[in-house]
Amino acid sequence: MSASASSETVAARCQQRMADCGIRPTAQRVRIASLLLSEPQHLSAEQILASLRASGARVSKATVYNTLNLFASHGLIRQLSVDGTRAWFDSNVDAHYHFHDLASGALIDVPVPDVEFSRLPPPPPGTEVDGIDLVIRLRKKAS
Amino acid sequence: MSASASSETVAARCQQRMADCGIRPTAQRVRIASLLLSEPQHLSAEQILASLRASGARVSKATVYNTLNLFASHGLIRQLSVDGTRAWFDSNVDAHYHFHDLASGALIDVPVPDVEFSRLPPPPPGTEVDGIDLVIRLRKKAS
DNA sequence: TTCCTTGCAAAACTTTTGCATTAAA
DNA sequence: TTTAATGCAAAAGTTTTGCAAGGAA
Repeated sequence: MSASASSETVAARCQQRMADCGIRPTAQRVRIASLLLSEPQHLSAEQILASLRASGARVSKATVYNTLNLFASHGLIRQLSVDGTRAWFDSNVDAHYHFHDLASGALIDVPVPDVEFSRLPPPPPGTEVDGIDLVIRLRKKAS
Repeated sequence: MSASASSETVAARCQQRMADCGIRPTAQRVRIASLLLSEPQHLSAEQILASLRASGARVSKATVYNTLNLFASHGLIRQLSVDGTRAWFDSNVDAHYHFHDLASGALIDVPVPDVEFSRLPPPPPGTEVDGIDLVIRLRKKAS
């Protein structure tokens, strides 16, 4: 029940997931994974770097970017392009969609069953659908 | 039927649309608008700058960016965040969606009637839907 | 004249890369 | 020991900004 026991569990799970992907579980990678994969969330590279350093970790910016790209290429995390200013890294790699609150910039997961398509266009000849990115932009209610 | 008559028509339409928005139609703005609004397309700032300079126009990079941001803020064009590496400016401001060909990077418009949602999640309390960004990623067909 | 726009260069920001050092197997 | 990962700094790419010069009303 203690925080350390809980984070040890998180770290252990992360190491297992890395091992399954053939990713060597170095100290920095485990810390980055433990931070990002502990719960469903969306973080930027800069947020991850700041958070790790605030908690006393010795990590470089290059390693954060290298690691996030490595994780994304192995399907451990998902990179999102929502606002164009920076990349967001999503710990939830299961298919899902997003609300994007324009006022706060917050991203909120939308589960697949909450969206249903009754019609979709056929992909152009020679191509097939790789995935669907759906972002529902939100503004403050006027009324 | 000549190219010059046609481009004069495009320029005139662009000036009219700018006037409707209260945007002063300077020479650079008309050229940028004529290039982008002549047909439905998706261009980057760099492509627009290169194209204008190739056709002999004297325009600076700052003016291209300033103008595109101005147009977007007045609803004359739409800014897209598809791949995170750069912004794409869409001459089509009517509601529509996109195919994104991962192999070529091409963006293809998908008309609204080609997509039908039979279920959508209710927006969180205090918010309302501002718009829906839908990108259907395409890969080369395996079979 | 007065205000707005432009161009240029520099700055700001995010992300990538080269290379020497360090850590892991 | 051998290979791969890290840190640092510099570079690269996109976009913004400060400011002097130019143009429109």
